[in-house]
Parts: sequence; C-alpha cells; structure tokens
Amino acid sequence: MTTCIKVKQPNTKYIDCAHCSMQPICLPLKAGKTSVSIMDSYLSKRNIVNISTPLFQMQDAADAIYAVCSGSFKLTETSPEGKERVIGFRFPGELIGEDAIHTQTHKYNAVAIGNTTVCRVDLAELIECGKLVPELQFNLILLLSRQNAMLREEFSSVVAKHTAESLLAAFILNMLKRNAHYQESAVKLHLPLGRDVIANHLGFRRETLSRIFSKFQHKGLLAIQAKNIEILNLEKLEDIAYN
Amino acid sequence: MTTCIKVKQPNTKYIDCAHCSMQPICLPLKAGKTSVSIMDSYLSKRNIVNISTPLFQMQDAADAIYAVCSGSFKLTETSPEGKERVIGFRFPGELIGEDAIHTQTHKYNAVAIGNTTVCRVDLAELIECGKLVPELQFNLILLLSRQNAMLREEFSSVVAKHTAESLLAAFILNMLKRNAHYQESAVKLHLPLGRDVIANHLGFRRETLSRIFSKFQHKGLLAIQAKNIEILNLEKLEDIAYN
DNA sequence: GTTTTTTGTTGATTTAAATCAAGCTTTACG
DNA sequence: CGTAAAGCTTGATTTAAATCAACAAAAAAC
Repeated sequence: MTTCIKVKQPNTKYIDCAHCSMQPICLPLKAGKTSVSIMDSYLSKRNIVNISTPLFQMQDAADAIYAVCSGSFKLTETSPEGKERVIGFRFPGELIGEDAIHTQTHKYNAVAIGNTTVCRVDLAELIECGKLVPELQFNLILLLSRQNAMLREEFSSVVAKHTAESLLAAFILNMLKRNAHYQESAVKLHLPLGRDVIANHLGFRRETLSRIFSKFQHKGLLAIQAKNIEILNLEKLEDIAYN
Repeated sequence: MTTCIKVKQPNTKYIDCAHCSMQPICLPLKAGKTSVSIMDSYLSKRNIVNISTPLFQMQDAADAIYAVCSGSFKLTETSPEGKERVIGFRFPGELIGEDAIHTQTHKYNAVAIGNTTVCRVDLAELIECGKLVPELQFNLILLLSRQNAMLREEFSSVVAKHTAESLLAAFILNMLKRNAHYQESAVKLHLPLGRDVIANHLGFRRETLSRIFSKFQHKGLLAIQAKNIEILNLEKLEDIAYN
C-alpha cells in the first residue's frame, strides 16, 4: 500500500494526515476500510518536494488534485501585461486544484512559498476508482463541499470591506482560523508570507500594510516579531474586521 | 415525474433547464436516462416563488441545494452589530447553498432581489438517491467542482484590486460573463441591483460608485440607462480591470 | 394624479491611502 | 566575514475616496 513519506526538512512543520483535507479520500486507503486493494491499484498517491517553484501554472492541463503537507502556496493570476495578482493562499491540510475536475485547464498559478511538500492524487485515476467504490465518491462530494465553504470564507474575509484596517483585521482572523490546528497556540500565528505578497493580495501598498501593523501594535492588538504574529486582543480585532 | 413549472411573471426572464447549473442532477431525471423511477421517488424537485424574502438565513439548518430559475439573489453576512455585507450574487442558472452538504447550517443569508423562482433539491434525499445511482453522484461531483471554479472567478474579480475603478471594471466583466447566456446581447447587461447593494459589495460608497459610472460614460466605455449597462469599449474596460 | 419616500447624481470639503523618498534590518552571497 | 541585495519601516507630500450636503429622478403610497 502506498504511504505518506515525510521528508525531513529544517524549520518546517508537517500536517498529520488526520488533519488533512485529503483525508476523506486517503483515509479509506490507509485504514483499509473498504476495497483497499482496488483503490491501491488506482490511486497514485505520493509526495513531491517543491523549492519555490510553481506546482502548476495558468493554462496547464489540470490532471490532479493536491493537498499541502508542509509549507505554503500562493495562488496568483497573471494579467496580459504580466502583472501578478495574489488571489489566495493554501496551507498544510488544504487542497489545491480541486476545481480541475470541471475546468480541464488551470485558471491560476500555484506557486510554492519556500520549500513545500504535497500529496498528489491523479484525477483520471480518482474518477476511475470512484466508479468502483461509491463510498470514495461520496467522500469526494463532502471534500468538494467543504472546500467550497472554505473558499467562501476566504472570500468573505476580503470582500465588502470599506477600510484597509478592517480588511487586514479580517485577513489575520482568517489566517488564524485556518492555521489553528497546527500552531502551538490559538492566538499565535506564523505567517510565512512577505509583506509585498500580503499587500498585493489585499489590494494595497506595502507601506500601508506596514503602517497598519504598527498601528495595531501601538493599540495593543498585536505583537509582531518578523513573520510571527501574536493576537493580544481578539475582540477588538473582530470589531475592526466587522467594520 | 416531477417537472419544472414556470410561473408567469411580468418582466422576468427564465433560464431554460439546458443552461442551468442544476442540470447534471436534473437531466438524468428528465431525460429518463437511468433509474428514473428510483430518482423520482427520492428527489423532491419543485418551484418556489419568493417576493423579496430570504431563501435562508445565517444559522438556519442547511437541508437543500437551490438553483435560481428567474430573478436574482444577494448573499449577505450580518455582523454582530447588525451591519449587512453583500458577499456575492446569484443569477438564473446558478446554485445557492451547495456548501450545505458539508456545513449543516448556513453561514450567510440568501435574499431575493425582487421576485424570484428557484428549484429546490432536498439534500438528504439527494444523498440517499446518490447511493443508489452512482451516475448521479458523479454528476454532483462535477457540479460542485464547477461551482468551485465559479466561486474562485467571482472571488478574483474583487480581490487584489488597488483602485475603485479597476474593482468596478472587473465586477462589470464578471457580471457580463455570468449573465451572457440569457441576455440578448454579448455587450448588454441588465443588472437588477441597486447602487447601494453594488457599492456595499465592492466596499465603497454609493457616491463613489456613481462618480465612476459617470466617468466611464464620459470616457465612452459604458452607456448606462438606469439598470441597463451597455459595454461600448470592452478592451479598455479589461485594461482598467487588470489595473 | 399628486405627494411622499426611496434611490441616484453631483458638488465642496475632509480624511485615508498612494506615492515619493530615505533609512534601517535581515537575508543572501562572494 | 564583510558586502550586496532584498525586505521592512517611517516620514513628507500628493492623490483618491469618504463624508457632508444639496438636489434630481424614480418608485411607491395615498
């Protein structure tokens, strides 16, 4: 049976399979619940390590779903003039490329931030396997529905915000929630994202981001050390987010 | 067999079932492809007319997926202080509440804009039916994946925009694309949304929206008559959207 | 059909964020 | 190890959008 091989890397934290979004697909395979022999022959599940390279790019053929094991990804769109717009992020335990089932070609780029590990599930094989194992197919439905809910949540953290402050506050809260299950503390957040990348995503300038971070620190809402953010006053941050 | 009953209303356009997002589920039922008798006994598909009322609200039990037949819906979140934030729109042929499969309770409100018609598919019955008809289950996977892609597209039309102008331009282009198959012209857009609602969604004030609309008209990009927008210069609009 | 209310537009002023610019810190590199 | 490069912060100025305010145009109500 294929297993998840964890590649040792310095300063990286791995998500355990129990907290991974791919679990509804992987679990029957690992636990040997049903039809393991069938799935084993179909699903080519393996680990790939990327070093700051694209997992896939716009217009690439979409032939797999990925789950992030360690590290982070930024999802970007490239405009005709070559400008890059960061449309989202993916962290350990989250999915990338799940819309591929429908689209055939990718509509955005998925680029590794630092060194990352991913689990890859071949789409054609997954679909074949699903035909034989209805349980797996229903798990995929659950997984897609959950990804849908996650997407909408990420969406609502950046939409309909009137000020840069409420936008950033909502973004931090979204990051906190999504990273909760693999951070040491519920109020401590390691954000492996550069200021430029965050600012691009939120639609304002690096300088503005820096100023708001400073303001939040002076107000006693956050304590920031490089890429580590500690939330000191969650309630006030939520007030600002809800505008 | 249950059929789609179209209720006659003045000034409303119905999406035909061939262009509806629910089609992958409804089609086997209507065409009598496979196991129609089984599905017929399970799927309670029917039309409901709403007059400016919520289809569902935050924290309501999520027990169905809806497809919009006619009219439009706004999706909103209500903050603890009662402020409303418009997080998206749904038009004829599009789905509402598909994330319900995973979440059990709704995380946002779906409110009818004017008079609307929807098709309702009971979730518990759909899942039961899926167990018996694997083909239906795979169609649901396709549908969820497509909804995922649509969500990401709606998302990327409002994220990472640096100016109000590019935000509005991208929003118009997204609306144009999503309404393409039931508008008379590829460059004419009937937007049944009030200025306040659009402005709320995009995160700025009614006055700002009005001014940009005027600016776009003076520049010869748009021709606006109340809620009807004609795109006169698509290329320039795209340039502004890509910022 | 007229009044009232809601919705949309335009103008003047204030405020928030972009831009320009310099200094500082951290990481990468020879 | 020291230097270069990239990333982050803070300040001064300009520009874009919010706010305040008046008015016009549609709907809705009477």
